Amino acid sequence: MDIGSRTELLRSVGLFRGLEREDLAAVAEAAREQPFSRDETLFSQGDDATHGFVVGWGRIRLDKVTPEGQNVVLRHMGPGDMIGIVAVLRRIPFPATPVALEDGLALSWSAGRFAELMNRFPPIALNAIDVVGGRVEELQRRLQEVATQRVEQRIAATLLRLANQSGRKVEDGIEIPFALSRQDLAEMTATTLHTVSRTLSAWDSEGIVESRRSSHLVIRRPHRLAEIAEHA
Amino acid sequence: MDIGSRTELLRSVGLFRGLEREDLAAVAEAAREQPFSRDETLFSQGDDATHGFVVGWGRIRLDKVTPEGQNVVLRHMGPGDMIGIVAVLRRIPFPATPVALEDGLALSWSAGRFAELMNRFPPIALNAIDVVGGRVEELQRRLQEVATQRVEQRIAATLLRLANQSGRKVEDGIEIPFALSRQDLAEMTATTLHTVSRTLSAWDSEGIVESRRSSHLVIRRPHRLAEIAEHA
DNA sequence: CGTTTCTTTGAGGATATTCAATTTATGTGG
DNA sequence: CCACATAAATTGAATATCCTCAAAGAAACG
Repeated sequence: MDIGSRTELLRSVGLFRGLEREDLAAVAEAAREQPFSRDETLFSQGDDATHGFVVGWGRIRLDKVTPEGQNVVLRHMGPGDMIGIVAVLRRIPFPATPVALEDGLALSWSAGRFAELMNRFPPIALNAIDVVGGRVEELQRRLQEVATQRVEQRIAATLLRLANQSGRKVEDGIEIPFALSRQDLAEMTATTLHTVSRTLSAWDSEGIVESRRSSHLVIRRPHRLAEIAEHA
Repeated sequence: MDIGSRTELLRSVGLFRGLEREDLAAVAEAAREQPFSRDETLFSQGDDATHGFVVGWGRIRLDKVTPEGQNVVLRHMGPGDMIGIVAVLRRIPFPATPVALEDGLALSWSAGRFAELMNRFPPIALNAIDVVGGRVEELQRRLQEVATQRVEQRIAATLLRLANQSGRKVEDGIEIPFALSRQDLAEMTATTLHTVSRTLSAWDSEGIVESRRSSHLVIRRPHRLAEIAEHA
């Protein structure tokens, strides 16, 4: 991948918004390419934060495991999202593990390189605050959700969120274009795979979603799902 | 309050770490003082973020209410904590409401003033990332907690956290030095005041805590509480 | 085509909520 | 300072929600 293509990629990355083309090129040049394949991890929770990443292509799931081994999915990420950069700046170990849901490519910068770039291009720091602020809001919303809503509502809200972030319109609804197991959904909604399975089975019967193991999940009646998410 | 005192105050504020004394004085001079009394709100969720704040003295509880009126306590704040600054920088309405738990004083800066200061003193932006990054971590931890632990464990963990943040050693344990109703604790731990009441009653009988309505809560056996939080 | 992984479904049970009533504190106006 | 009104806390009983345990079925994989 040449510098021109990298620069093009970085143009749509929130973290580098407001940088001139030539500045972006400098940032692009300082990057290292890191391809990844499905089920691979970019790094592991607890590792030293030596590098920060930005996703080029491919989807990634961010996992956080408890000392007892229970997993919670913190968020899903795709092209343009930054990964691990806050840990780099705070000089703390990575607090979570990014797992690739499909093959892809990330760009990375060493901690030192990153510091240089931020120093040279002040907008980066402001953009970083914006991005991290967005994550705070997202987490606050999820916390509120887990604290005040029932499982069915949370599953509905989660599916709608995934659809909003990554959904593709298909003939009979909105498709969530990556593998999504019952276990995954359970870890996103703070419940068990059993409850997710029961819920999706019911929704399948009612024609609200279509969810078989082989194919991607399709939301057939988003409006109904929104109703469930809101009132129950 | 004169500029000297304000400057002194700002010396211990994470957001302004690394600034020279004269820079701090400039920041202090640009601030407006905003006293507040118990139960007052600095602003309300949904308000336009015209000003950012830093707590001088006094404790504040940050609330977020759902459209249905259910409240979730996002965090407690005290001297040196910043409030609403991310919303100011992101140009979005305040996402939560800070309620004073006791009389106190905040310093505030207008959005425009803040932008100036960040421009003039680059360390502020980096510090902000650090602070906001810390909040992300805190929220991730709480999300994990709600997702994987039972109510009793969460209440125990919450009390220990409050003790760590604000606790005072007293003769027979650690005191949490502000009013803390069952309802408050319920909103912090994603449960109901009834369950909190039952739990504290039980702990009181076992001599783990001392919790009467008039006086502040005292943790008498922190170690036991830690056991409950960890294993249950 | 056997093995592994994921999913479904049932039955039983634990945890925590809801509903309801009472007790205890706090605050207020006489 | 007391009597009343208000707010907070306690506790019991009934119930809902969701989890755990268990087993079987279906799909993917080599």
